[in-house]
Amino acid sequence: MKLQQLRYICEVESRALNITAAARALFTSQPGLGKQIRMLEDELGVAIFTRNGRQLTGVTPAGRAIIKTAREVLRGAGDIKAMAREFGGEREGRLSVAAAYGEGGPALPEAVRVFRQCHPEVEMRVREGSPRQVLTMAAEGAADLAIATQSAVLDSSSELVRLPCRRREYCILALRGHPLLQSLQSVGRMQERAQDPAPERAGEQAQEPAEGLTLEAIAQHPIITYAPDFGARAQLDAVFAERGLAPTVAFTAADEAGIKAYVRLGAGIGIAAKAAYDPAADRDLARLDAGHLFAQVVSCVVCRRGGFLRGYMYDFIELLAPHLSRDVVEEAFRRSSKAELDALFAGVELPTD
Amino acid sequence: MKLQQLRYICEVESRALNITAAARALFTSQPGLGKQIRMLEDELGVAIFTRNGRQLTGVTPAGRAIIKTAREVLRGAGDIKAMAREFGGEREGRLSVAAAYGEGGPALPEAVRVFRQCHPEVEMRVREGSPRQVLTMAAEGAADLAIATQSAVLDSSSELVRLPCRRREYCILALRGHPLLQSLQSVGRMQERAQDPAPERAGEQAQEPAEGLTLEAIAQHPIITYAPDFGARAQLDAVFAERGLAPTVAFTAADEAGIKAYVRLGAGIGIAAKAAYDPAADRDLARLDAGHLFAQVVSCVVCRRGGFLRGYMYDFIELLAPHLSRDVVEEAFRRSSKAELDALFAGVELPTD
DNA sequence: CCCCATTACGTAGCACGTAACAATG
DNA sequence: CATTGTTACGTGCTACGTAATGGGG
Repeated sequence: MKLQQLRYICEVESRALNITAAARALFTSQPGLGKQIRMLEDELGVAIFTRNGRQLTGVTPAGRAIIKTAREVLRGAGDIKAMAREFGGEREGRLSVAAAYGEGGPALPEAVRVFRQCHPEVEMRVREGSPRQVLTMAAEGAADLAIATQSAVLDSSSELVRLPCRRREYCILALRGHPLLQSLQSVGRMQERAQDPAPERAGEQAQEPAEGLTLEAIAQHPIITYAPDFGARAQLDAVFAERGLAPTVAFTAADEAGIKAYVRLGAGIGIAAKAAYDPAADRDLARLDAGHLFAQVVSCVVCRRGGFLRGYMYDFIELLAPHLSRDVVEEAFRRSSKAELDALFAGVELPTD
Repeated sequence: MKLQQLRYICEVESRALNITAAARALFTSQPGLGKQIRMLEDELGVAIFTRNGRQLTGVTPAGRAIIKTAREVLRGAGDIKAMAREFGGEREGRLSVAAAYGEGGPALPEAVRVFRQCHPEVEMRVREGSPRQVLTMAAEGAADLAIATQSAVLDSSSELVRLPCRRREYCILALRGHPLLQSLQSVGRMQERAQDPAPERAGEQAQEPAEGLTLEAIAQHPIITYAPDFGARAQLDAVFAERGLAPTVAFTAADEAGIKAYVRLGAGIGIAAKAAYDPAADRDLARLDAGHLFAQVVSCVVCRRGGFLRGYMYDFIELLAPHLSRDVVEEAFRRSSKAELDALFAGVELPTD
């Protein structure tokens, strides 16, 4: 058994049992790859793939177990290489982040920006996907870190560690003059605030909760918010459902820019992360703080317990959330149970988007 | 990087940095082994071992991390081979059990006996060691299963799963006519029972607790019990210490036979597992049930979470403790936190030795 | 002076690539 | 007929064993 053979079977399984595609991805030849797979099966004395003639049609039960373990083995081999580079003082490396749709929020691009300045030698890669996909990528080593909501389900993966990272609050976005705004007294104050000379700080703090705002009032208007496979979306739906409300979701978008665009078309009111609102650029819109209506969503950095992290990976995590220093993250890895982990972060104030 | 290179560095580290010894153990030549190590270090670009001239003198920090991960990788590779054999329907295999001194009790030899009948093709191996050693062996894959007390400390090894296996109760062994016996009324009844025609059943059940027996009374006599590095011994000491007693431990032995031998010499009274007493063979001795004095010791089967177990390994565990069926063990692997695990075994009555 | 590790060197094996062939839709 | 996997074959690398050499305690 050789490490490359394991890599071959994993890649073939990843590529829908297409040997040709796997060979291309691994920069090698089909004959060699096919032969090595057969040799591995021969050595192990068990079929990994089922075949119909020459075509691969599926994975045997043995193959499933073997491929799963093979991924762990390859992950370990990768860790060893990473360790060598780290201890060897190399600055180069790769950082692969898998973020659930929209979960990164504004903090992710900002962290990437700063990171690329500090670590220009590190080849960065950010991939988005469904919560399930990104967690799988983290678990299998396809990504070094995942970013997902705290509520995202981990199937059978006690090997993943979730580090509470950022807190997100929601707001309502409406075109100025929208009927919803006129029913609230706080509108006048909002308009003054929107022209504050320090836009960033205004965007972060100047908005006071629109206390008169209710779920019922919101549900009377068509809603524009995130697409259904966003982690945040599920939570928003749940909040309405809990109150017996079934608002009309008129449009959905993949990010805040899309939501704002639909709001500007007059298609309805937007529900988006609080940070989506830029007082300078979004003067035509009004923002109503809805933090009191929608529970805070906590996004988490997720990585494999026991996986090796390069030094710059710790740096990146700390850029995302200052409280996640290297020491804190390493301590979190040591805590085995969820309860212990929760205790570690019990008193921590998360940065808010 | 090749799997064999990883095996080489692990073996060298295991053999006190002696390349020659490692080469012998791996049935290969020193030059080849030494060269492969240097080639691996060269490829990784980092020193794994420190050298003084040609002699290996230590392991670098990078080497420590690498060797640790290399062991995981090799373990995974071994799991793959085991999976292949299992799914291929092979009956042959190996079963390596590491038992803490004395921890197996009488159940372990009995389980081995039955197991060898059911699975004559499986090459069995039992090694004893200190609790710490056997847990390390289980964690590193040197043993498939470990048997240790529940209280044995696992250092940084959340990757080990402990399955409560058997309960052990203690008794006092004394030569008939010993002063300790004469101070208790129950002596007369005991002597009758000892001549029961069904020795096994008598040994299991016929003994009633000697209620007049106290720790103070025991501590007045020289004690013969297990050697200090036994898990059980520490617990016995603790019980006396708690009551402010410091009995004289006159002799220690590695097993029940040794303890009984010293008792027969009149060296003192023995403290041993209840099952040590064989009514047929030990007529010259009296057994006083001390279950009410010494807390029950629970022994556990320990294995690596996520490690692959051959079918016959499940069989062996079930022989040790009938309640640990394959389903129960697999369910236990799925439970990540200690609390969940405890819940699984909350209502289970453990078999008693 | 023994033990241990490295260097030198020859060989066998094997992983891989190219090219031709077979099967499947 | 295009796509995909297997067979055939040659080559270059390399892992390994044997033998000889160099340092330490």
